[in-house]
Amino acid sequence: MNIGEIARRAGVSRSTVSYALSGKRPVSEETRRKIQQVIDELGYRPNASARALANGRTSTIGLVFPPAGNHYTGMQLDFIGSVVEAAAAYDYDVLLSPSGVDSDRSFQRLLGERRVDGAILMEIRLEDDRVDHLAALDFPSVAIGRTAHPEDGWWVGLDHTALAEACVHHLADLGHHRVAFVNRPEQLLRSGYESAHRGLDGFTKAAAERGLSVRTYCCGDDAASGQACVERILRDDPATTALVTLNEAALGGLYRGLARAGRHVPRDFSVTGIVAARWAETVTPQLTAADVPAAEMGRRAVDLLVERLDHPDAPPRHHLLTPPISLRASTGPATGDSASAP
Amino acid sequence: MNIGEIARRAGVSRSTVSYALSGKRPVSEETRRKIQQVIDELGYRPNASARALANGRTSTIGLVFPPAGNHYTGMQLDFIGSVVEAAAAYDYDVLLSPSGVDSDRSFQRLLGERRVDGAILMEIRLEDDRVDHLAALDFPSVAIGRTAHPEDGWWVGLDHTALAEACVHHLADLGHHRVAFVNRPEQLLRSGYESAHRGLDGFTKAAAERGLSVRTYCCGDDAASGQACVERILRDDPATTALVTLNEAALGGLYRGLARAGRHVPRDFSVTGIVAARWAETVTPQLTAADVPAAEMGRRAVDLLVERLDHPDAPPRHHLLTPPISLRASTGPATGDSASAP
DNA sequence: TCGCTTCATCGAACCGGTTCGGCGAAGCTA
DNA sequence: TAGCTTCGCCGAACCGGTTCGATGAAGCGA
Repeated sequence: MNIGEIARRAGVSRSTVSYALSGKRPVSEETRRKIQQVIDELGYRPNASARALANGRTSTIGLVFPPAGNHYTGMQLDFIGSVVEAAAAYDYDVLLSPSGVDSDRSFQRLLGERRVDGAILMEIRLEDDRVDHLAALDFPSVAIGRTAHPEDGWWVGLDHTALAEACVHHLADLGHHRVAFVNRPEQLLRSGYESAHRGLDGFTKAAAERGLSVRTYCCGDDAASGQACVERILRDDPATTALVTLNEAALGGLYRGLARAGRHVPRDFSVTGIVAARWAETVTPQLTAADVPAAEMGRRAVDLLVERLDHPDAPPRHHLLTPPISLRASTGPATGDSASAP
Repeated sequence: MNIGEIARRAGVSRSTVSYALSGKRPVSEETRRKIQQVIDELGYRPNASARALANGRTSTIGLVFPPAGNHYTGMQLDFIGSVVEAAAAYDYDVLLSPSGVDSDRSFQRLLGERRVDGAILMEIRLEDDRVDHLAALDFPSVAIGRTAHPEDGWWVGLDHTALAEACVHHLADLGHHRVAFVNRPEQLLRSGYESAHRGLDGFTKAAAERGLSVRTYCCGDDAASGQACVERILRDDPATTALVTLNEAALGGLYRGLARAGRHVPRDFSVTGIVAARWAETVTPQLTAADVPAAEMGRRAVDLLVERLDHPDAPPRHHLLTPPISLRASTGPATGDSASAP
């Protein structure tokens, strides 16, 4: 069931079979038909390892995502799904690598052992040793997210700063003065996660511009943490009338906390943030939010990576996305009494 | 940067380097140290394709999951994450394959081109050509889910029948008489998805035993469909007081539909079903449900697959899980007036 | 001191493809 | 008909590992 066997049965040499399959040299119509017939009979498919060894390409791309220690969020699933699908369209397989840092085993397997032709990195940090490492090696890769120095890189990112600003302006326009920000877990913020940092920056900056009174919080990636976080927010400043979040997984808990505290959304309290549409639509009232276009980002990352693989000398490219805020039902005007509370 | 280069610099032959690395033949302590030193200096790692070609094992397992056409649910993410993690512990990589049927391209790549040593299948159907195909080929694989004829297979499954029965009994014990069942989309049911079928069977059987009046529905995997489904349920039989679902993605929509209809959960209406804990805790009130132990199932699937790979002649094994129902806050006694309504 | 075992290492073949240079037959021109 | 090109195919080398049989040196007993 290897190429030699096909050659024998078709009465030709191995190289002829190879050329008939790849089309890299002309083969007579008759020979080609004979070979194809044998192949169809035996259901032959060329061995991927042998092919990879011979031509140096594995037709596989690595998808580096964080280990499960940090809970997965729905967004990550959408990334994975769209990457796999887009890659399949280009005839690439996707190898999953649970990796936090460039020195860990999984990362070394991908690169050192040449299991993949290129890589897509998720969960980027502002200072990311994986990105730096790959850049130093000139290894074809694309980041989903951008570091603090994205100039010469290949990446597709979301403008979390602008989106958070847009959320703040939206709330300020509605008359809210006391607003809280619910971020991802503190551990992620401390380790420099891009979205957590840029989102926080945008929030802080816009809030200052609009003269809002704000508090910022970190919150675990689960419903219980979200509920606890709202309790803290209302204890710290009961006059708070709105919050902005980019913590998808805590969203349900945030809503629950508000309900428990007797705050009706959006009458007494407005909620908005940066959340994939699928999840924004799951809660009631549906969340007014900047929709994270996860599927599009995954697709674009693959497009960029394939371009880079096909043209090793192409100049770096990137996409910075700024989706609009989808007005749903979770924000409303600040009520007079809350807005004027101490 | 290949084994020959290492051998040259260490002043030994290629085979000696290979044996020093694999330990399959003794190598003197001194030579081993010298080789190791050269390897460390150069950061050498053996090429995975070459190794796979030589010894016939890729150290990769395939994870076959359905294409994104069907929306992904949170459960699938948990499967993927736990499979990747468990595989890493055994030094296996995971190759993702979006595949619906055994004849499609992606599936052929995995098997025909020998990209993987074994495979884990998700989203099993009662009559599943992929499972049959792999069994016929005696290809090492483990299914997450079980077909209609699971006798001689390797699989880890959830006893959806028993879980759905437990849900019904729970509701019946609380005095509910008119209960709806919210299934996965009709397309999935028609194509024979295991969970949809067995869940429905268990529901129907237990409902008959307890003499309940029931209706069953299919529902799209998203919030809007869930909401629409509840509207239909209440239109078809306004006296309905409870529902059982195994449609995780529709859950938020089901709650919204009930709220819109003025039914308070759990006072006026009870909701329960088969849902991963993480999602059951996201909604308010938190869902009383049989928690799908997705992470454990993924881990066990890998354990079984590795066992099968290590012992090609081992007899088939499987795990059928029946997690208990976690009592949370979404079910309560049927209220008198509803229960006695026409 | 000779023959036998043990130990460490080497060389060659092999895994299953791809690719390059060459070669014979057919076709064309002069 | 000799000489040249074109076409189609073949053989051999190569990719980078693993593995088997062989070999030489050291160690041992008689």
